[in-house]
Amino acid sequence: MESAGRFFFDPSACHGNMLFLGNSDPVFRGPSSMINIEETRKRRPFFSSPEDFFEEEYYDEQSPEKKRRLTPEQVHLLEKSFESENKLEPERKTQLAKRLGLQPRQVAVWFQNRRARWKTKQLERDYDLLKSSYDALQSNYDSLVKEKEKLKSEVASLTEKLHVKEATITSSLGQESDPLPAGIANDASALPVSMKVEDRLSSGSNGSSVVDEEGPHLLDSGDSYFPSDNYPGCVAPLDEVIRSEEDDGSDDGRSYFSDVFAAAAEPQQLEGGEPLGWWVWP
DNA sequence: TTGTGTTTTATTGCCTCC
DNA sequence: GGAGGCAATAAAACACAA
Repeated sequence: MESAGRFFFDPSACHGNMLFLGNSDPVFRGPSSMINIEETRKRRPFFSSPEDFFEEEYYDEQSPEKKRRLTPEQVHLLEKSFESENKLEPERKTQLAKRLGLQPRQVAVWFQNRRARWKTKQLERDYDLLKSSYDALQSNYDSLVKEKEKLKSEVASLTEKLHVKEATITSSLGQESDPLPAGIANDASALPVSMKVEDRLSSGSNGSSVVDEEGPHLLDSGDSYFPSDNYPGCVAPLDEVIRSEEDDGSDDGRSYFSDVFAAAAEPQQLEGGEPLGWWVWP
């Protein structure tokens, strides 16, 4: 390992660059107090003009124990070299050191520190990437939860309406079972049941006449209004109706539901295979 | 001017590979 | 076992606000 030995000031090195002596060793360490005010006053900003760094006087005046920053030119060349290859083979290290007027050890150290900085930056980039991905998923999840709540309340509202309607129809059917007064038995327009049935089964101007024709068949059960033969599923609770529509995919709203569920399935898969289950019908 | 935070240079010790 | 890489750390150099 190169670090086994400490580096001392090498006067032959270009611009008097030197390596700081081991700071853990009190024998070699130059106490900070040795840097007097005059030296501090002469200290230059990190990015002074490049020419300044090549003034012999500047380097000659530095105490040997001072840690020296590399010049912008040296850093630039090192950066370029790092860009092309972030690992340093011995030959390249020697060449760079000669070219920069640095100790090979300094070049190696610079690369090592540069790799560490690059790794830190890379971790930050990865973190940002993951975070934005997570935020997007979270937002998607939230909107799906809202959508689910909206649909739930819609279902509840429709179910209630259905129950009210069923109650009305049931009571109407109960009245119809009473003997009709003579004279109006053949008057179809006077039958409230027919009117209600038509109201119910025709959802618009294009009302069906089937119910009128098949009127008597509707009275097969006091529990269910719909003839189970011709309208399978209509007697089932609404949630079952919706489920059956999902199953056979015959509903017009299929694409809507499939979109919703396809979207809902995404976070499920992205949660490490753990089923979320929040979209499951109650 | 000074205190404080950040960046850069360098060392140390441990680990892996040949 | 030596060479080189990496993580942790020290400390100088630097930036900047109060």
